[in-house]
Amino acid sequence: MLGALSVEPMSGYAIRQAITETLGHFWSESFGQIYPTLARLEAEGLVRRDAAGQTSGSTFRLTAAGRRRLVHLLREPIPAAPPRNGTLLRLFFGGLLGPKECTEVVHEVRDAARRRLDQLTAIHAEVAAEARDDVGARYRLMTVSSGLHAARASLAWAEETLDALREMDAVDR
Amino acid sequence: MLGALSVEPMSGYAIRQAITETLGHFWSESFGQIYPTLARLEAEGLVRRDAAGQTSGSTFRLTAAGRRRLVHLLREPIPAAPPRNGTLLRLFFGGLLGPKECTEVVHEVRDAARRRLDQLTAIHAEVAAEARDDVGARYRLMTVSSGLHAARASLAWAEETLDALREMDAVDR
DNA sequence: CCGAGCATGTAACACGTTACATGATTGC
DNA sequence: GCAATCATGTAACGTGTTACATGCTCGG
Repeated sequence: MLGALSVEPMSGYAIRQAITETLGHFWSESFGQIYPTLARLEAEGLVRRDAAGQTSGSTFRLTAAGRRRLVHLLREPIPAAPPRNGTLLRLFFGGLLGPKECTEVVHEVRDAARRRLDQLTAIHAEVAAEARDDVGARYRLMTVSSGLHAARASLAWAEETLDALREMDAVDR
Repeated sequence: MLGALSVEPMSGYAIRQAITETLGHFWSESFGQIYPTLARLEAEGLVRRDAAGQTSGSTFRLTAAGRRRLVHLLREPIPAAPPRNGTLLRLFFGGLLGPKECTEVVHEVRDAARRRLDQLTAIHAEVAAEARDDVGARYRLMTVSSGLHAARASLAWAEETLDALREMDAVDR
């Protein structure tokens, strides 16, 4: 949230939008998280609320202390969440389902990877164009590239695995 | 947990071990989760507890209903956790840190990817050998392969990104 | 006998989501 | 005027982790 506000001042609602739209590939926050946090950040003096005169809603902007805090937070590692990949868990016990049903599972992975690849390829082109003038865009480009690498890996794995499943199915009968 | 018990009957402690050791690359469970769940599964008649005579601890085994339930659970998709990649988040706002500090961050990603690649390569060889006789091992191999693809992608991205950061650092000065 | 590992369990806590409630604004 | 969207907030709920408490067992 501090990061979002470092780009430009905005409402809590807009922060949520910015996060889902721009960071959606690797981060997420819900309203139930955003508003209480915003209140806390205000109390800590890290953001300031411009209570709008007549229009509804308020605009939050980063204070100097907020910016310092953001930089400080970016310096230290963010603890990784424990791994949880439902697809792999299902596949691990695939012997209980058989090749047919596993094929469906991997099929969905492949399709999702393809969609993601298309999306990210488009975004990559956009951000790459921005990156010529805007230094910040070069860093954003790295995160897009990470998604691209991951999507390509996912796609390659899915295709390899579908081949293996086809072979197992052929031997079965 | 039902999956672990489908391989062979074991204690709650051993379930935890099996999960961290064997599924560690894509799944995790803590004791605080395991024991209450085990009690619930017992109440639902999905597992049976062989209260050992003199030795401490008990052995849990899957009942017929438990096996049916496992197959049923494997059939339906496991909801994906919302994405949270701390490294990418930090890099996205990399402009606030500069190329030097970002290099450290990506460096760690690269090293972690290399270690993982080595680990998984060894495991892959092992499981591939088992897969000749054991059909179940073929499914397990797929999950290892997924990890390999992901690790290679992570490594390739890290190296590409380190190059980009080197260039940005060179231009900076 | 003692330390390491096996084994079970609970309580407190943190985190995050979903759903709900409420109202303003804007474009058609 | 009405629907969609902007906007803020809270309460309930579920989930999962950490830390703690407790005791057994086995090898050296």
